[in-house]
Amino acid sequence: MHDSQPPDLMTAQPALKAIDIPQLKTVCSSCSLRELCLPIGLSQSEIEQLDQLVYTRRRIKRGENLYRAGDEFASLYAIRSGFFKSNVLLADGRDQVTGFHMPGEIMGLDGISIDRHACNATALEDSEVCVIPFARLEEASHQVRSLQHHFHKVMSREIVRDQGVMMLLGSMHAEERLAAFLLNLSQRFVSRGYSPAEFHLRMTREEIGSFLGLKLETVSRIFSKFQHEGLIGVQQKHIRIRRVDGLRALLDRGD
Amino acid sequence: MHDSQPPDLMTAQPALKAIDIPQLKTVCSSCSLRELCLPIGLSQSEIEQLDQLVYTRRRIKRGENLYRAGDEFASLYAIRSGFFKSNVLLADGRDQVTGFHMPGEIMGLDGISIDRHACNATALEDSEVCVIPFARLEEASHQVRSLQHHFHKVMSREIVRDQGVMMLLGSMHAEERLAAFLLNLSQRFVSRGYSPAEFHLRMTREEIGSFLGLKLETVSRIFSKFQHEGLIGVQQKHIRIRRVDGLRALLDRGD
DNA sequence: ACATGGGGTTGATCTGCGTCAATGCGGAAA
DNA sequence: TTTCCGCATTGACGCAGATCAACCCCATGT
Repeated sequence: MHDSQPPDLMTAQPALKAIDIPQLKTVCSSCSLRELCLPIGLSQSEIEQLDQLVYTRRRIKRGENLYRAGDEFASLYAIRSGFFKSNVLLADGRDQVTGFHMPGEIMGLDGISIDRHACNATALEDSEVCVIPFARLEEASHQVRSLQHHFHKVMSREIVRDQGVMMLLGSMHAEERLAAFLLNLSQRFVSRGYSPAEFHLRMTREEIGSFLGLKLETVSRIFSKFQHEGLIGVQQKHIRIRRVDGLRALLDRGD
Repeated sequence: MHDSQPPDLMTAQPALKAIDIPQLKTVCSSCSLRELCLPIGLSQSEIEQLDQLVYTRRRIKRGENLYRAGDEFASLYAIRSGFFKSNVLLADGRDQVTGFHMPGEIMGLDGISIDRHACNATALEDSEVCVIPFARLEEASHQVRSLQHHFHKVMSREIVRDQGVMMLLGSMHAEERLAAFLLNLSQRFVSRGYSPAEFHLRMTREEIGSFLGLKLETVSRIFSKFQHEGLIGVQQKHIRIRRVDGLRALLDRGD
């Protein structure tokens, strides 16, 4: 009915707490995502400072919300596994998707502004996040200059990313938007060690459309068109990119 | 005729430079914009810390760039007077406007990400900015916790603002976009002490259109339509909002 | 195996906005 | 003042993408 908090693994099982094997702890220093996530660019000892503050994880089931618009803001979240969308409920009841997020990415930055989240974060598949209490992060970045600097970069990167989406929505045609979307996904999968050419979409056509400012029928039609042209292979949510250059060519020739 | 900036008392008169009366220096603590700008929410003594680092101003003539995409990033800029647009040059030569900026707002946050600016900042009228060397800002916010926290809020606010634009571009029709645009401008003018109902647009129809993902003819037509409906008065760049509620009503009823 | 339902595809038609083109206006310079 | 030029307005027409509608596919539960 409501999104009940799954019991926290670290703190809910006192039986485990004596064992404390390093690899099993939620620590950044041993996390395979450390090159993508908050720790990027930090030294080993600095990452160990992060370990101090990222002490909780949270599991979110597919369809449930990590947070909702209006919720009090207390923490940032680093995605450890799974897939999320950011979305807001519009006046007319539709929900507008404002972003998709994958492992290693930080969610919740919008909440800092007024201490309340500005959008929902909904899991598109069963997911797990690292909870980063924001007050502690500020404390830590007060101690560690490079962490402060890096955190600024993370926020700035988010601003640049959003401006990229604004450009996409403001100046591109449907086909270009979808090409840009696929290339962007591909690139993000690559830097996570997955295939650049083959992946599963975690979101529906409607969610893609909402994000790109298109209707689901248009998204579907363009997928089919790309397929006929040999640019991609589509089978439901499974995508195979056949000609990256073909997709990129769509972007270069303005309109 | 046009909104001429009152000549700046502080820096324009070299005869004064030896005197160095505190009130005449470029200091945040005596700046009329301090309630809108970086100093917001800081105590008097904390603001005085800011005075240390904001020691330069820069004048930008109408049409000139404060910075360009690709320029090395070194400083943030607080607008002291004037009006700017952010814009990027697209592959096809058009330039896409990604934002408009007025006094008290901070520009350049996009540059932190990769130490280069991601867009141009072009003055739409003769303008003046306070230069905030970023390294010094980080240094200062390392010292002053509340400054650090506030700076995070400034960045987060920018993220929220961008997401608002994404929603506008992703889900609104032309009339709704323009209504939202006018209401947004009006609100920002109000908080700067100007009339909410009457203002001069500093940008052309084409720039508005670029920002809103519309063509200039569409912008023009909708201005005319709004005028016929009695919602606003338009005379070239002069706008008078006659029925705020009428404009707001356009937004509430989804589509 | 079968039924069910949510997502996806595809076609026909409609329309909001883009495009192209002509005209008007007002501020800057001579 | 007159000329000029960039910007704005307005109209006629076309098209990309929305809308409406039918059908299909596949995953899920019984």
